[in-house]
Amino acid sequence: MGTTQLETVPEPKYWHLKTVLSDALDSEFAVGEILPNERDLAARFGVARATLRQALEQLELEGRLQRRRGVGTTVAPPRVGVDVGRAEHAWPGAPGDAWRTDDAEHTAPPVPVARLLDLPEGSPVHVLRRTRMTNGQPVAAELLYVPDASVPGASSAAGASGSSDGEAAAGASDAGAVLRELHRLELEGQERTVELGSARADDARQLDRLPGAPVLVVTTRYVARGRTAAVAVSTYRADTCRLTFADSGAEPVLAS
Amino acid sequence: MGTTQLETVPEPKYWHLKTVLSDALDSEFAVGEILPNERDLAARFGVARATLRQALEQLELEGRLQRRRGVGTTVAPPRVGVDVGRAEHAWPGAPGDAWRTDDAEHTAPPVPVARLLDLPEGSPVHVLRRTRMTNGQPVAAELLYVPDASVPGASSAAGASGSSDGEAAAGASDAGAVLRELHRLELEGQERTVELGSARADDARQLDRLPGAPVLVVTTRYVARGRTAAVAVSTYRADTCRLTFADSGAEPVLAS
DNA sequence: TAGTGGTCTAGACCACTGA
DNA sequence: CAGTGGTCTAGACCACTAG
Repeated sequence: MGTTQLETVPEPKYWHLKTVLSDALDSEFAVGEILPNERDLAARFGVARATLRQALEQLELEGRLQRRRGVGTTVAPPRVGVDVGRAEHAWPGAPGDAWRTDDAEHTAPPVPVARLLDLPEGSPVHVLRRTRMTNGQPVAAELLYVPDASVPGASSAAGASGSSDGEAAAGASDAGAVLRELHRLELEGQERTVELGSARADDARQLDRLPGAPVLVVTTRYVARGRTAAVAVSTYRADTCRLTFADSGAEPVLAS
Repeated sequence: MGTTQLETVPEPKYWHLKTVLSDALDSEFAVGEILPNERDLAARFGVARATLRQALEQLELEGRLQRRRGVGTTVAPPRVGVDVGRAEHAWPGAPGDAWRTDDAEHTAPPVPVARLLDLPEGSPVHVLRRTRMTNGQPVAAELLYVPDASVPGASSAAGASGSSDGEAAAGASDAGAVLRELHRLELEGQERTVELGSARADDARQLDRLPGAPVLVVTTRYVARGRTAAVAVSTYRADTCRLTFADSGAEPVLAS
């Protein structure tokens, strides 16, 4: 008797369904084309809608499908390659970077970030919210944490839950000051991690997705003067993005 | 009237549930501790099991929980940081790398890989299956594709679906020859991408997970003599892994 | 064998989109 | 407004693990 057993277990329906659909997408559908609705598809395959949805969810996770409430399910374009690991030690906000600053405040960062910055919990820092756009679509949301010590020239008055309106404008101008001050430091190195997460409510809004959508969380630690000068937590849409890390000595080919 | 509207929409039950559970995990549970079973938990929160499972799935996706069929749900340890972006241009299989070669064969790669290697579809290449272990647990499965042109000294006879048994042993020895030959080339650069995927059946077995489990797929292109000398497709368990990309000039801090 | 998580069903209602 | 995907229910059975 063979030892491998070669799948005595029955393949789950949703798994088989996913394979069938995946093949159909390759052969019979064009990018952007809309699929039949979930109730019809379920009936066509003779399964409950929940089972069909399990297959669709997997395909969406793999970036093959795009589903929008009230609209329908469409065939997704190939994932776009977004360059992480910016060219040769560049500060965020340096000319030519792909990010747009939305607003800024001066509050206490989450505990893990405070630890990375080597600050006691509760210490306020500059927090810049930024967005990365590609082809007119938002692909990433970022929170950039800059301790006061890294940007002594930037006033820390803005965003202190002021009395009147116009915080957005005040925050934006403050953001410019923070970035300018940051660029005066010499960037010695950076360290990155990538992990899977699910979008918080605010990030989801920013990324035009539902809360809980799968995201790739990139944490960057910027090092200057031997210390951690800033920390960025970037949240990329996992369904549409392929992160690329270019290395010197190789002109990019994988970048979409 | 406030313009922000501040969540008129009712928060979905599973989302609220996830928040409650997440807080409970932080405050009332220790790593490794087992939670009550799903039926009890659902009853305790007054929701259907499917709804509870939606919350648990999210928490598992975020690496907070670990669920095993027939056993139960336990509190997961923090994700382990695994170093990708091996120190300064090292070939796979170089002394000190964290991978173990399982077997090797000589077959045609999938179409996207063939394109990366600039080979016509169907051309056979050396395919090495490797596993990366951390703390005795498999964290990644890899398929390393090496075209014959990169390793002229390695015979391409092994794995040709030979007549008798013992392919594993023959494949393993062949793998050694392929890696040795590869190391004779001067590595000029490498390029990487990271994206979200779901585990294929074989990878899932290798990673001790169920098929479809979320994984981080790292594609590495090795460049030598101005051409793509090899391509590696590495599949990391997304629930347990945090990929770290160390950069020169910064001693690692994020690496767990 | 008892208990766990994994799969599946057939409904229902809701939130959102666009005509 | 009709039609879509998103949420939720209350069951059922199965595959797996461990005592």
